[in-house]
Amino acid sequence: MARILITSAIPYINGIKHLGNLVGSQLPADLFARYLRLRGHEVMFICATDEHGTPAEIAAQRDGVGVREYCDRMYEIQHHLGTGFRLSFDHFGRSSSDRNRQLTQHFAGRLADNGHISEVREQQLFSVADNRFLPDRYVRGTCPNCGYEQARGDQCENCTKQLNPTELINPRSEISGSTELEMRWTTHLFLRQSKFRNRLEEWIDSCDGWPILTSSIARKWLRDGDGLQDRGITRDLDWGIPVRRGNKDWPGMEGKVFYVWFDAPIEYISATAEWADANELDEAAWQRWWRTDLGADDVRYVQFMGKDNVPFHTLSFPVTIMGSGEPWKLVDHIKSFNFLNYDGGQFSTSLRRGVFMDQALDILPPDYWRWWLLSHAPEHSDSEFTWNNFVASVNKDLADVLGNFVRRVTKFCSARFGNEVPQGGDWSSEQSQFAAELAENVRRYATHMEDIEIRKAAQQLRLIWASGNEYLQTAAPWTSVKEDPARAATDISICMNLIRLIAVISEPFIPDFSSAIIKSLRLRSPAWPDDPEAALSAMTPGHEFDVPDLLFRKISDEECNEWQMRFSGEAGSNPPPNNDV
RNA sequence: GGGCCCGUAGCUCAAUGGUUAGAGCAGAGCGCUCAUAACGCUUUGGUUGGGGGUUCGAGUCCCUCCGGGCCUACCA
Repeated sequence: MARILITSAIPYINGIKHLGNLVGSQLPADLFARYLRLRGHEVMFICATDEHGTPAEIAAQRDGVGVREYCDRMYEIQHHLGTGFRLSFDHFGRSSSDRNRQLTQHFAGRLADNGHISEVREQQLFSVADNRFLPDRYVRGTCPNCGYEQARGDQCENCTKQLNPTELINPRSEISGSTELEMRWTTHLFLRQSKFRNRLEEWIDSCDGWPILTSSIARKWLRDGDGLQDRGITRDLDWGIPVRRGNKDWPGMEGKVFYVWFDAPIEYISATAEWADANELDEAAWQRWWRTDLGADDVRYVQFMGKDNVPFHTLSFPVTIMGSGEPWKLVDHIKSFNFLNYDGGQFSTSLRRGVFMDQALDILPPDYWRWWLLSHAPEHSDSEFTWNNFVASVNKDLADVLGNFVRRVTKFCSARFGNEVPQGGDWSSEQSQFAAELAENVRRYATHMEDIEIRKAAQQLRLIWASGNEYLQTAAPWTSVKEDPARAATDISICMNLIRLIAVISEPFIPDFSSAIIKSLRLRSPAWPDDPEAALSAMTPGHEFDVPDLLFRKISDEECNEWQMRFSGEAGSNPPPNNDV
C-alpha cells in the first residue's frame, strides 16, 4: 500500500466552470484518486476554490454584493456541482481560509528571511474614478499598431501585438470606462525565482515520465529570453491575503495583498489542514502528507492541471517550497492537459458558448459526461466536443455495449434460472480461455490507469465490456439451455460474475453505474479482482440478485439536435472571464 | 516577432527508427434472437499536410513550406 497525494488545479471563483475546465483537471484527478483507493492505497485528494484577485472583486461589484458574500455563494455552487459530478475530494477548501492566510504569510516570511524576496518600486496605471490600480488587461484603448479601438493593455486582441498599457491611445478603465488615468508609484514584493533557474532545470531534468506538455512549457520559461524572471507576488487590492512577514508587519506593504498566484498553490497545503480541522484531527494528521520530516517522505504527490497552469506549478510554487528552506513535499508528477474545444471553436464563458457544469447535469446524469470526457481527455492535443460525437459515443459505449450486456444477461438468467446465480459445472477449455484473456485485459487496464494514460485506459475498459458480448454470443446460452442446461448455467454464472467484475473496475469512470450494479447484485464494496479468474466465480450458485433498472438510456436524434441549438451560444449575457488555477 | 505542440481512414484517436501503418465509430455484407432494433463475425476506406534530406530501413530524426492551436511573465 502506498500513500498518494493528489491535487487538482483549483478553479477560480467567479462563475460556473464549463466542461473544458472540468476535464482539464478535476475529473482526471478524480479518476486517478478513485482508482488508487480501489486498489487499496491511502489517498488524499484535495481541491479548493481560488477566490482572490481582481476578477472576483469586479464580479462581486457587478452583482452588487460584498466580495466575501459573493465568494461564499459561488463556493457553495461550485462545491455542489463537484458533488453532482461525483468528484470524490477528501476536502474541497477555499483559498480565503484562515489556514491559507497563515500559511501564505508564513511562506512569505520564510522566503524573505532567506533572501528570496526583493522590494521593487515601480509605476503603475491608477484609475482615479475607480480608486484603484488597474491590471494591464483592465485598461482598454486604441491599438497604436492596428487602430483597433478595443485593444487591451497587455495585448491587442485584433493584431495580437503585445502592448504596454501606456502605449494605448485614449486609454480608459475597463471597469468604469473612466479616462481619468494616471501613473502612480507603488512598491511590490518580487519572488527572486531567477536565482533558482539552475536548480529548477536540474529538478525538471530529473523528473522522468512527465508529459511533454509539462516539461516543454517549463523549459520554455526557464530558457526564454534572459531566462526565468523574478515575479511580483503582491498587488494593490483590498481582496486577498494581507501582506505580512510571517506573523509580523511588513513595513511599507500596508494595505497590499499577495498576488493570487502566490497564495493559490499554497492552498493545496492549507486545504489539507482544513481537512484535518473539519474532521477534528490534529496537526500531525495533515502534516504527514506535506512535511517530509513528519511522514511525507513516502508520499507520492501528483498534480493535475490544464496547460495554462503549468508555469505556476513547475516554477513559482516549487520556488516557494524550495526557498522556504523547510522540508515541504515537492510534486513528483505533473499531469497536464490541452484544451477541450466546443464544436469548432473554444468554450467561452463570456459568450456562454459551450456546456457548463450545471447545464450538463440538468440534461444527463454524471456518468454520461464522465465517460465521454474521460475517454476523450485532451492528453496529447486539443480535442473537440461535438454533440454528434458525444451522443454517438455515449449511446454506443454505455447503452449498447455496457448497459445492454448487463440487461441481456440478468434478464436471461432471471427468465431461465430465477433471480439467483445458477449452479453450473466445471469450466470447459473455452471458458478457461476466456478467463485467461480477461485476466490479461484487466492487467492492461490497470497498467494504463497507473500510468495515467486516460484514453488508453478507457479504450481498454471498453474492450472488457465488449468482451462480455463476444463471449455471450459465442456461448449462446439461449441455444445450449435447451440441450445442455448445465453448460448454459455455467456460462450465465460466468457472465453474472463478469458483471460484478465490470462494476468494480469501472467505478473510477462511472461510479453511479457501479453502485447501481453492486446494489442489484446485493453486494457490498467488492474488492479489486487481483485474480480475475477467481473473480469469475466469486458469486457462488444461489447468490440472489435483482434485475437492475435500465442503466443507460439512449439519447435520441431529436434531443441531440435540440441541445446543439440550445448551447450554440447567445449574445447579450456577459459574465466575467473564467479561469482556473 | 519568439517559442512550443499538433497535422495519420469520412469522424475520434493509436503506433521504444524495424514485418504488410492499427483500433473504435460511421459505411457494406453475413449471422444471431437472450437483450435498450441491442449483440457477434467478416469487410471497404491511407501518397501518414506538401517537398527535400539522413538511414539498410522514416508516421517517427533533420531542413523547408502549408495549415491549426497554445504560451509569451499584471486575467487567473
